[in-house]
Amino acid sequence: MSPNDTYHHGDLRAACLRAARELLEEDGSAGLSLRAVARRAGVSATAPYRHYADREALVSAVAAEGYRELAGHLAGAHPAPSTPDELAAVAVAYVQFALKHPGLFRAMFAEPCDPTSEERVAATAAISEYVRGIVRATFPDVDSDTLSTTVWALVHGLAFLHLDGKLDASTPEVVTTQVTAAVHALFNASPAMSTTAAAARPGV
Amino acid sequence: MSPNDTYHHGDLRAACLRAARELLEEDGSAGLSLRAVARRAGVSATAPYRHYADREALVSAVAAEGYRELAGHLAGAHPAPSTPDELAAVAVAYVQFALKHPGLFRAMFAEPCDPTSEERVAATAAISEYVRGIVRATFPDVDSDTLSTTVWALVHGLAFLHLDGKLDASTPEVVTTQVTAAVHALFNASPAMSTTAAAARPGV
DNA sequence: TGTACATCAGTGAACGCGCGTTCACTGATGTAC
DNA sequence: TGTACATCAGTGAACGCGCGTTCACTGATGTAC
Repeated sequence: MSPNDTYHHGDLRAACLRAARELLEEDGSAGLSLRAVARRAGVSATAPYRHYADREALVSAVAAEGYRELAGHLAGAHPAPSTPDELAAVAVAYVQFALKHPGLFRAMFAEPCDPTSEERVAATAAISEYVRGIVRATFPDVDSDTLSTTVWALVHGLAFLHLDGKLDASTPEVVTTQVTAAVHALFNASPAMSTTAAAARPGV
Repeated sequence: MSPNDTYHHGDLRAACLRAARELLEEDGSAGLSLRAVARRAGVSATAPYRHYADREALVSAVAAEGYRELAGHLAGAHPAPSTPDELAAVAVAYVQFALKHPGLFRAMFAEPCDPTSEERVAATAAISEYVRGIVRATFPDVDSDTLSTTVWALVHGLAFLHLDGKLDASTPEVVTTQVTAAVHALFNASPAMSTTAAAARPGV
């Protein structure tokens, strides 16, 4: 692939990230070892140390990448949601992302943020702010702190319960239906009337 | 402790469970090894094999015990909730349990149920049914499938976001406040009026 | 354009470790007579 | 009550493994002149 395949790899940093994610999806967090990453990247066991201080640093980098991708995936579902239906579409995208990358998603949330990885902390804060922004846009008159916490928790819980086999995740369709129904249940409105729900209950 | 402390342990099975849970809380899932369990129980490395077929069997037993305790803890919060306020109290208990036993809680949900462990599968189903029953009692006229999924996901999501440091969990009080607020947001009613919410919106 | 040299990105041997699991074993317990 | 014996619940040595990390090293690259 690279001009010279022998000594210098070309972009080992990115290759490690890719290998780490593959391992995460194949064997879960336990399968993610620096040695396995090196093996998969076709490189000696110690080569990754040129790019990552230790295993923890690699895991943090993977998680941070996951956060960035999740943010992109959500934005892809709808660039600027401002109705309950649009918000529900973003919720579906969140759960879909978790189901598509279960190993990555677990790694992102499996532990409290490593406080020494500012890359990771920033990524978490960005997601949190993003959710808050959507909720504010959708329900401008509502206490957005409480409601955005509620929305995030609901969607996050749906993601994990599906991931862990606690809810039926056999087809993408059934997942979409469940997530949409749950989000609409939160807004206490049927899908048909949901776009007017915010206006109908301005003082909540 | 036991009559004779030397050869026969007395109740190594229970001691392994206890040791496993301690290790889980101290070092997380990675710290839970059969050898470490044996060490902590003061027994040779292979003694646990008399009681557990392998590591996976021990983990499943721990998870199943966790489910039973969680069920007990929820029932302790309110034996038969039938109002939004009572349901919120159970929700708070759920999150409290997660925060009090983070390692255990993660082990319970970290993977899909081992389908070969009927003890574990049954425990999961019991929790699921329990939530459904509460929701049915609280909102008799509502589509209980959707709403109970929504409630469980919301509470489960709150538990994990607190656990993972994504929401403020610095004091039990702030957690209680957040969880109560989120549950009431789901029922779209302020705490004061929540006990009448079900009756007020019978047709949802 | 050619050469000297610093720097960068790899190698590979080696360390010590803890792990799951097997095996043949042995000490303690309990039961039948 | 005493004894023979089956069974149960431990032991401890040993296996092979993969891990994270260190170290001194070397090949490739790029830059200054």
